[in-house]
Amino acid sequence: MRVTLKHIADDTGLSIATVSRTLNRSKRKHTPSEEIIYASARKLGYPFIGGDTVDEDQLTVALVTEVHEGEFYSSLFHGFYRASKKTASDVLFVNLAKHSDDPIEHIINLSKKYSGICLFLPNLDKIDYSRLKEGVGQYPILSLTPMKNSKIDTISFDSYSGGYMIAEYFEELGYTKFGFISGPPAVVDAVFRKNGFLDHIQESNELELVWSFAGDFSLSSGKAAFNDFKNTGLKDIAIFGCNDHTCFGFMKGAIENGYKIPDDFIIAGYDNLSFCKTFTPELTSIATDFYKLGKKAIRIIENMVAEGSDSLGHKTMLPVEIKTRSSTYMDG
Amino acid sequence: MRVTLKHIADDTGLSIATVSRTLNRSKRKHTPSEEIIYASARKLGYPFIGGDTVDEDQLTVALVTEVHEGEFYSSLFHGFYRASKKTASDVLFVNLAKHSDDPIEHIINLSKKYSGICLFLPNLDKIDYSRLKEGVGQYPILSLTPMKNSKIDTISFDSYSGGYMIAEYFEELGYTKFGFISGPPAVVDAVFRKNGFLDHIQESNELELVWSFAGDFSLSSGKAAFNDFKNTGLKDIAIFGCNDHTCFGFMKGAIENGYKIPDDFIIAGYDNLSFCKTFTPELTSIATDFYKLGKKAIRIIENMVAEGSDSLGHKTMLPVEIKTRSSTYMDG
DNA sequence: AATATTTATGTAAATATATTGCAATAATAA
DNA sequence: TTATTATTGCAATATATTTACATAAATATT
Repeated sequence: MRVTLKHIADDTGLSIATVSRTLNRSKRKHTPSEEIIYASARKLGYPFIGGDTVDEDQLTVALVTEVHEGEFYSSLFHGFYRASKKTASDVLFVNLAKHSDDPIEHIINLSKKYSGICLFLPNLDKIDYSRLKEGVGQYPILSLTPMKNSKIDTISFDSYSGGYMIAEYFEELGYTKFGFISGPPAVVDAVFRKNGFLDHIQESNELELVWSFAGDFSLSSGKAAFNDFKNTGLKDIAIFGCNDHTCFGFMKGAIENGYKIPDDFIIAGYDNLSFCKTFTPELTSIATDFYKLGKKAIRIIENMVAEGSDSLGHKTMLPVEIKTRSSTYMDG
Repeated sequence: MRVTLKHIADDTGLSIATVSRTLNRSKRKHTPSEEIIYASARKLGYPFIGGDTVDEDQLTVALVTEVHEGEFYSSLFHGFYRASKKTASDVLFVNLAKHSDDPIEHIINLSKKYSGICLFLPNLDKIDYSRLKEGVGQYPILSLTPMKNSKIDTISFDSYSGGYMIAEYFEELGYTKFGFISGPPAVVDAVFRKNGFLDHIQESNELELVWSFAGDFSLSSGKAAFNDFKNTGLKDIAIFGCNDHTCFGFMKGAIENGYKIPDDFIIAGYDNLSFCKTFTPELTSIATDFYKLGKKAIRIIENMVAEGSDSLGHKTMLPVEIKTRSSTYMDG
């Protein structure tokens, strides 16, 4: 049931007239009654009028995520934040916390409030996306996580090419024996990185995957990977770790065991975390540009709004870049 | 002026009755008219009724920040996110982006919507806080950045004790000659860390500050600090870098120059970034618990709401913890 | 193809909600 | 104490929303 002045009046014990006058005053007075009225209005969820004046042409895009730890989320938020400054649209960060009993329902409600929605929710499955699409109808919505056969448009980094690029780069450096540390198989992105890397190896007769290890994106799995690697006695191979953290763990283990990088092996990661430049040796990695992602995502939403067009499962892949550093250089 | 059904009717060319019926239907149909009406309602900012049903006892706390890059922000968000799961309150992350022409005005408007506000805006000055206090009146608002003589309550980490702790720890290890790399003087927190460290040195006759360098929290300023340090020819001293990044830069420079840590000097940082455990040697650092910060902040807001009490400049300091690692161990 | 049924919509009446003039009362100042 | 100002409730008015009813269009049925 909609909240009216009567509800607030009943709740506060004041008359409807007083509540009306209080809420409509342009300048607040902070009298006890006023404070009580405002508190009650907030509590009951009265739809405020004054609030922020809505600019007709100003779109508001909600970036919906579940916050976790790690540099990734600040990069994502910061990218969208910067992008919002360069576009006509405003970006709002929505956290899918408490409403987790039915996140889809919650997102559908959000669609009533915002001009468009960008989703970063890797845990949603195909059924969720279908329900969502069903629920929001013709509405500008975009997923930032790649999905096979998704009903809604997706925009993401070209992780496959990232993995492929690494293999090409290793080949250019003259390596033929490759090693690989995978990420969690449930993470679609990790699988793409892997496929890109392995596909390039298979395309060439000279190249060979001589070692691989099932990691989970963590520092410790990188260490575990090294212990496994050490036992093989392999040297002079080119290793691709599915993300930077894993590579750090691997390199840490290697250095503690007296290995020299890039002399004994070369290694490249994925994510281009700021620590890539901090670690010794500095880690070659695949860089993703979250500012570009944000800008592109916002532009797509803006176009959808302008054209009244629907999202229909289009996939946009943003190019990634390789940042070569001393973990793969044969410097003197 | 408040947005009514008439505005939407005029905008869409449909009748008020149709608009009313459409917006009140519990289940959406996604007919063309419906889509048009919803789009118009969003555009014009019609105060929705159905939306999310507000739970009377459920508070919504807004964490207001300006998003920047770096692990810090994800830690902050994640801490509050986890805390919200353990409390009755819901947390919402609000970004102070576009409205930067008058952020105070914007925050005042937010106070109409949310039960309480936590601010992390280190750039606000005393005048801003006064205006804010003036604007929101008796309202649960909390700053997460320490402020001298603030009109509103603050909750922050006990940075002074953090710096002090480091000095004590260095003393326990038997060091008497200390070095220090400062952070940006404008950052209040950095100054507290410094004061804590220096105060402990001054309290004792045996301890002496033999070297210091003006840094700016960045990796490169850490490297610059090392170059300065190298020229002094000092060895066997205990260095406190005002944040972890600076220490990483310093250590990186040192390792490249053939220094051994902790043999030639010991070093400790501040922030306990995840990379502290990744770097070799692992960096001793001061750990701050953002989950605790979030929980405490939410609890304070909840109490303010329950008691209808005002924030009056109370300061809450959360204890910090020292995490000792191999950058300060004299291991064999 | 003709007819019935459902659905979408507008008009206008009914209802609900919000605002405001006026008077009473409370708080404050002279 | 008295004058002035501010706050509040009542009731009248204005505005906004919903709904009964009628009509027309779309769809289904015969």
